[in-house]
Amino acid sequence: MKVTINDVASHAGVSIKTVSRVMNNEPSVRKDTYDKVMAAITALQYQPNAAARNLASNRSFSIGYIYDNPNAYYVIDMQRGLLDACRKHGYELLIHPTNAKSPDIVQEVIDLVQQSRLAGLVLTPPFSEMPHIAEALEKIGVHFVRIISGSTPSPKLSNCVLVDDFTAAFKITNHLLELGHTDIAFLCGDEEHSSSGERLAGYQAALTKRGITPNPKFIVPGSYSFESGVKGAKQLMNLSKKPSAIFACNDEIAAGALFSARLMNIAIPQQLAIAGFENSPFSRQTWPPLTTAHQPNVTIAQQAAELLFRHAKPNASKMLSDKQPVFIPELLVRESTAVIG
Amino acid sequence: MKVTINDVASHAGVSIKTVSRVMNNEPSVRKDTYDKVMAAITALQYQPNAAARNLASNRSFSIGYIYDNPNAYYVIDMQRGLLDACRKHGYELLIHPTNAKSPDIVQEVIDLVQQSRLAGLVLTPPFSEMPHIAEALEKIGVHFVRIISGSTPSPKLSNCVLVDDFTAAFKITNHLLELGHTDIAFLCGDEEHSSSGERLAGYQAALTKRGITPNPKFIVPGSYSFESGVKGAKQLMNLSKKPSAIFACNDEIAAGALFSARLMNIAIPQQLAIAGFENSPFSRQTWPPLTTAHQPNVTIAQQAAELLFRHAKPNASKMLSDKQPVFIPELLVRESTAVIG
DNA sequence: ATAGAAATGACAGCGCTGGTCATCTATTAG
DNA sequence: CTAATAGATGACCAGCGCTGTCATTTCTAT
Repeated sequence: MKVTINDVASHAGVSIKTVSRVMNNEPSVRKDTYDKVMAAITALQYQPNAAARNLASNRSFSIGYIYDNPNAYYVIDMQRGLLDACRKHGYELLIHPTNAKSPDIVQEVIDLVQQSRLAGLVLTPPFSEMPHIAEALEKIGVHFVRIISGSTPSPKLSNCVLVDDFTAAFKITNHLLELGHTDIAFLCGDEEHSSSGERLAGYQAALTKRGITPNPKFIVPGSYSFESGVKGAKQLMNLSKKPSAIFACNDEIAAGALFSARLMNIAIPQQLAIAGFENSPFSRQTWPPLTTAHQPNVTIAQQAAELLFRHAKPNASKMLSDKQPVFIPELLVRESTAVIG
Repeated sequence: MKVTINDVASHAGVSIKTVSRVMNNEPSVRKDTYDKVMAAITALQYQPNAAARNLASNRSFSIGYIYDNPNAYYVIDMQRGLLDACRKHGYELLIHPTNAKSPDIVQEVIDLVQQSRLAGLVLTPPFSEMPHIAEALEKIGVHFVRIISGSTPSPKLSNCVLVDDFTAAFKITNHLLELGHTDIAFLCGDEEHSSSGERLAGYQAALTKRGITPNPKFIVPGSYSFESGVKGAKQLMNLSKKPSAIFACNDEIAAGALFSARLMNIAIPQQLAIAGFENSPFSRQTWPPLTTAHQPNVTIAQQAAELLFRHAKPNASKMLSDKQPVFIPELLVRESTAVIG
């Protein structure tokens, strides 16, 4: 029924201490001893008692994922990736959706870490971009990895996984330019999310490179929501000089813009091209389907967790392969964008 | 830094065992002793060490949520509700997305329970409807709660939270009938999900009650996916006798049907009414927004977890209020359905 | 005053790790 | 081929922070 480390030890013909050494990847275990122990572990289907390990070693085998993101698809993908990595390394994942704007969010995060005695934490926007969160976590000495918008690895960002929104936004804008559009508008996401700023910068850079000065009236502030897209598109299409294309900061905004266009009887893509960002499932389910940029969120999450484990594991290979992953979302052309008509 | 039960004991002037009694809601603690201990706990901000508790008591303070559902919104809502209840009761939630069709799914579930030493499990469709899963869980003596489709509580379903899909589907169909539709088609979800069957039954019952014999050609098998809706609607609109309304088994299918109608230049709701089910966020983001039925998933999940804790907690009030919750999704009328034109 | 119940405490031990040595086994230099 | 050295392993113990068991104390009702 219940297999303990003692059973493994006697089955393998070694001491319980040696089994412990194997379990914890300690050095000074000969190859064949290691194999013997592993065989016994497999044969008996030994599963170490996490509670006992935690208690004795005063470390823990669970990491936390803190998020506040209205995008369910994004969250689910992140969870998937984190879980994959956790299973591989024998860790557990504790999810913690919460409100980033809560006044005592820092305390809440600290409580979570201490209450659950987490080995580490993974942060996505907006948490990954809140300096006081990072400071607090550093102060209590907890490992954490941030997934943030950025293109250039640097030592300061050693615990970050970068997503190059700038370059991806540049590519999308370029795609619109190549279709012949010159009056391209941009619907921003939340200002707090640096991804919005990065995407805007990529958009502006692409225009500038083409010798087009970005028109301030074409840049509409907003948030990462359907409603924001509805409002933004309406505002744009009421301008005396209307854009011929809209680049929305994410698919949800783009879907809102599409909705708005429908209300105003504007044909997509004939009268107006619309592009999104993220490749969330419903970008395929709008009519017409959205041109967008695909972010490999599951893989991003996996890498983030791997990075965390590298930092957090005592006996693992610390130094090597500590290169920072940078992901560039890929352009995905669908029917919502077309040659200017 | 680290407050242990010893600190609380000496601060309160009682033995460590008494503190333990208070922590575990054991009887035989006098009121004033209890208060003293509670005061000490608060003063010192004591947080019990879960690992030590697990180890000593051989029980655990985490429950698992096993799911295989492509609907991210549903999953996120369920997680929310479960987490709410977990926080309230001091439990942790381990999520476990997996593939319900995997051949050794039963073993996988058992492994999960034993590996993580779970106190209990929450199952949603399709897992909640797989008899061999329930059997296996009963055999290893683990508590679990199922969220299933149904309308009548019964002792056999004592560990279930019921969602009355039948009645909700009846209401939606009735809504279409009241708008004057008589040729109403039904797009099914996956056969494995009993919700699909229940909704179909509700649809048929409503028709029958109105004296309409359900037309077999109007009942299209399918699955809970956008693509299925696309295909189903296409098939229906190619019939010589077309329906004037489509009731899709969920919003995603309905969105697919909408998409299909758009492709065929069919105006919604003027030429064809479409209704969905679930009230997922994108049912508001289609054009036109979908008439649907709202399922209070967060609350459902909370209730499920509460039910689980009632069963799993040793010293809690076991018998009382063991009534089974039944939820009836509410009709939500939006622009995708209208009087027959 | 005394039985009986209720409240409390003393103590062992959950399964594992970390530390300290002592012992044993390979490898290498001489 | 042996001695010296480093590496591998085991024996042993304490203890992580808590709970279960059972003995003891304190209360309550007669």
